[in-house]
Amino acid sequence: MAARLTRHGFVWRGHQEMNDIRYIRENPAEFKQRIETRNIEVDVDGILALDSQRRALITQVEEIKAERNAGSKLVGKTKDPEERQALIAQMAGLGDKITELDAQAAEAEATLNDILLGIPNLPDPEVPLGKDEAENVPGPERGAPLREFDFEPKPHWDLAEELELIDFERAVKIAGSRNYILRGDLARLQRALIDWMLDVHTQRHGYLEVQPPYQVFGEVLVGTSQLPKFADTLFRDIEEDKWLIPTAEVPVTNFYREEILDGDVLPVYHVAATPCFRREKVSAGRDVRGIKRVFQFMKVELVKFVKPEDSANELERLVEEACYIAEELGLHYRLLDLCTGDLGFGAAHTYDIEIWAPGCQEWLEVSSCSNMRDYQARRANIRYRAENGKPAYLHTLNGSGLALPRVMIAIMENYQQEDGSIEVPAVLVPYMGGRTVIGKQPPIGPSKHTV
RNA sequence: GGGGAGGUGGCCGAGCGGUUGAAGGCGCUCGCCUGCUAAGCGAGUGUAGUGUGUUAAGCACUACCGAGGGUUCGAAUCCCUCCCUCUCCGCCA
Repeated sequence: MAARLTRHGFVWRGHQEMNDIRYIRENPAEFKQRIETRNIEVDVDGILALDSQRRALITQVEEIKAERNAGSKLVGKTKDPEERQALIAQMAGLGDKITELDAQAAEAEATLNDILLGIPNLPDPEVPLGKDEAENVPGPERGAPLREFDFEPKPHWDLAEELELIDFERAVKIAGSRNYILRGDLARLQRALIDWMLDVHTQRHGYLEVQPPYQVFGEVLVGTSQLPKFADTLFRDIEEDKWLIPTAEVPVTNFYREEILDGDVLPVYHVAATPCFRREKVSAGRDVRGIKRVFQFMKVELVKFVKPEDSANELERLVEEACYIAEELGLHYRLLDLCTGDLGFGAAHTYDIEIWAPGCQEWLEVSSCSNMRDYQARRANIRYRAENGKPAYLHTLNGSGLALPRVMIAIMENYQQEDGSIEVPAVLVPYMGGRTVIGKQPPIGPSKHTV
């Protein structure tokens, strides 16, 4: 790939790799400039100093090891007992020195590693520059036209309460705030949505459906970069190193960690519907009403493993695959090209999909589609056999397709009718057993057994 | 959770303190040969790090035989801890 000048004013060499110490070592100024478009400070000089210290230690200890190996080998060949003893004595002192230098090298390595793990991915050159979400770049509005209401559209929490579709009180009673119980036809609507989305992505978009574990080792979260930095947003086991997944991206992306895949299996597409567990500590107090921001929700997630040269195109396709869902549901939505300052930690380029919700009067983020380039692949050590026969990091991408609660919010608010009921979007009718309207649910449950 | 067996290269499978990065076989790659997709012959065939080299090829060294510690001049080989797989028992959806 040819080098080119980017809008950021530095040369882009194709797939240079993030958190690759070699890249930092060889292009320190460029690295600093690129990473700081995220509106963060990185101590590049400190990193370089640590790196050269580490390498000096390695060189030093390896020389001694070579000496010892040669000497020990000689011991085995030496027949004369006296000569033998002399050699052993000669080698005996080296062990301590090696142990000491090894420890120092390991220490330097670990320190460097911690620093590198704490540095986010480099934004792609085409990502708009900006300091925070206010500078994200919205694309044209798409999908169904904005609906004109001849009555005042209600927010979903009012609709849900009136139709008894969500029981917030009892959910809070058993699980605390930011929990909810879906009831009756709304629970079924979620199930229908999941079914339909999975069908679309497997049948129309060529994904393989998977069901991953919902609890994983810490190192898995390091791989996708939720750890070490965002531990406080995750639920975890108090005795073991097991964490509940905040998104299916975590287990699914890590499927092939520590592996070298055959080049010809790529691209690999996986889709998974899973619950997502998030502590949402950072946003305490925000979005407290309704089911927009909750501790647990279902999400259909798309994950791709691709060759580096394909990831930019694959991101565009991924976005369209996610948009297709909003499109078919007849919703009004827009794309947001996230600016450098608002990019997620591991992402090089991200498009958000936002659906308009007329009840709460806001754009709801229902999907975040990201190209992680080789950032996660590097952290999780996911490689493929490149054309030249050598192992190379592949690129990973992920995006929601889509997140369930917010899609349900959008459906409830957009499909509400003046009598208070909710119309079922046409594509979901077959998945709802032919039902076209959602009305009031029984307050406790059906009063009679119907068998 | 308790008892027994075991975890070696892409796969199978030796090795059980020294010249083994690892026999042998299979697979794969390249070459030769054979008048056809079979057989045979020869060579090659892990990953990472450090140094050197033009951020190349190559070369040298270091590390890796489930993971992490230990013993030793020297460990795939001995010791300890943990993990995983198989299996018998218990428990359970």
